[in-house]
Amino acid sequence: MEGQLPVKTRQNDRLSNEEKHSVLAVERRLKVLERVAEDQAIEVSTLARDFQVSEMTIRRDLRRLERDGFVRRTYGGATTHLVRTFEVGANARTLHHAKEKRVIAKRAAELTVGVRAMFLGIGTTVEHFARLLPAREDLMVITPSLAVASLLGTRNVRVIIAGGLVRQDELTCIGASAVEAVRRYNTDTAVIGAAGLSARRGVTELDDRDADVIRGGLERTERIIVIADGSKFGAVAMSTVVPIDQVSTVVTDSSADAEEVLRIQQAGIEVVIAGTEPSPARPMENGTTRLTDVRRPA
Amino acid sequence: MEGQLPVKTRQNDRLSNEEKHSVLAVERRLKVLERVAEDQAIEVSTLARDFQVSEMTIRRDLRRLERDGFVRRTYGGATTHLVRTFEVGANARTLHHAKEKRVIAKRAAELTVGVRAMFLGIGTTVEHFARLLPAREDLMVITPSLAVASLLGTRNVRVIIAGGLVRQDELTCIGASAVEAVRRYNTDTAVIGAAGLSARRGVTELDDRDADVIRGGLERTERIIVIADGSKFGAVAMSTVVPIDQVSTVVTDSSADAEEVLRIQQAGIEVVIAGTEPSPARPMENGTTRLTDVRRPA
DNA sequence: GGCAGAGTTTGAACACAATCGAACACCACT
DNA sequence: AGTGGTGTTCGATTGTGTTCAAACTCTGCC
Repeated sequence: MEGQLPVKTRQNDRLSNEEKHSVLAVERRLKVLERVAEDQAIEVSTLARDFQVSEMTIRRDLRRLERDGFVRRTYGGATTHLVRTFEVGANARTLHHAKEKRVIAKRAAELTVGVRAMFLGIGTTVEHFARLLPAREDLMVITPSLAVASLLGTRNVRVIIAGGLVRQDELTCIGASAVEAVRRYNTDTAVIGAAGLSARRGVTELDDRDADVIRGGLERTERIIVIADGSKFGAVAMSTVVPIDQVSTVVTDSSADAEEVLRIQQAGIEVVIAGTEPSPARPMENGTTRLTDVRRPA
Repeated sequence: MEGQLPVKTRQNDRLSNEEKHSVLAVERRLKVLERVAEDQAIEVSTLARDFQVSEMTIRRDLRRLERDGFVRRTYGGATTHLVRTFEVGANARTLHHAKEKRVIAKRAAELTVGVRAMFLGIGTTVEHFARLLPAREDLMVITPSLAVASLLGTRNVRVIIAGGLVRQDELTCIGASAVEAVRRYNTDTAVIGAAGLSARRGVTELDDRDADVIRGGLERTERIIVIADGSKFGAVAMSTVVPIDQVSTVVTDSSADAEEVLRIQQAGIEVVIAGTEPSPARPMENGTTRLTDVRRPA
């Protein structure tokens, strides 16, 4: 589906530019999102004309973007609550593995109903989580991520942003004052992403300054939920945020490496494979998360 | 970019060039609400004429808005108890006077070349300024605005965001910790916007919590530059940020009320009228036009 | 003050246009 | 054969304009 990487096919680039838009579907969706974010509201007919595709195609694009939480569909067009300032780069990354991340985020959201005070980490997976978080007046969120804060700030959620130096590419708060800020709050649950997740090295991040802040946010929380797609399993990044045994629950998808999952479970950590559990609506064959389900068909 | 909406009027645009309206029903309803909020009371016939739709459509719009509790219906029109600031969101306002704001922001950017440490306020005008600010490694910016921080954070600028509670509509940091954070830094120049700007009441903001933070940011700065389009001149919002005599320079456009400009100048404040041409509509007082001549690096 | 009539506003009902999603067929590429 | 993307057709849904009778406001008159 939309899981593909930004494809590198170059054959259409020569006619790029403002005039002719790329024929690549992924790129068009990105540009559609860009347009919606720019204008805040735009018509299907306009997009169809500008991108030289049928309106049905635009509708399908918008449907996907809406499903992933990027835009809101309106009759005849679409709007978005996204802050305009988040540039395409961030969006492109967010669309990466969007399907898996959305599934994971949704499952994690189910695990946090009723939580009143929450720490949210950084990264696109957490952003997906923030998008799916139902707006609740009585929910309080503390985060070092500008993206997460923006996403939740436009909804009916009380958001506290850490403050401090803003890291350039990721737009996260780092530095001593950020660490100090996140340590001030007591939270029921922390939901964090991870660059790497392994039984040996625990939750790891690429940037040690980010790791410092996240570690601070975990200091006074009761429960740590790690959300990470399967590609993170077994990976180890430079900075350890927390060892695995401090984690309460890991939510991932079925692409996670089964052996690593097993090791984590043997450490006493609950591992939830999103997508395998039947949704309450349709009764599939019962059965809890089973390790055998994890294995990918060879 | 944000200069204009994609207008798609079926019939030819005989519409006012001032306000272009989207065809999207949702957008129109939003703008209707905005209009009602602006002028506390408005007639159905006026709205129908301005939006180029039948009165029946306006009635249906108002009926919906009333059902949702936004407006009260009156015979022949509608009223609202909503205060004007609240809110219709930054979304609708961003495009407002975009052209003027860009011109102002550009001129203000010229005034800040060489500045090393800067405090940036909130609002769409400041966001425009941030967009035009040339990326410099040695520039440090502190701001309570998530939008400004996002804009600059993706560029090569060191950004510090205030931190604290995030205000819902504007995405600005407010509260004690935000005030405390911005007060920690010494800056060469502060560039702030204003909801109102007058010789009598100085720089005023709509939200007192925002005003508190901005005031904190101005505490340790050497120079205060206020950027505000002409519509803000003579206006007074609820909370005073600083009295006029603490302001160093005001940058505005030619639509600013000449008398108010004169009064501000008489208080000893430099007023810069962005845009190369002096106001053709009315010959101003002799002393005022000279100030438009600000040295530009040639 | 009360009242009648003129002019305006309103909402229901109907007709028309735009938009929507589902289903199917076609194409390109594996 | 399979997969994903796209365009087209078509019935259903939604939005809009018009008509018209009822309701309302205003004003002049008693």
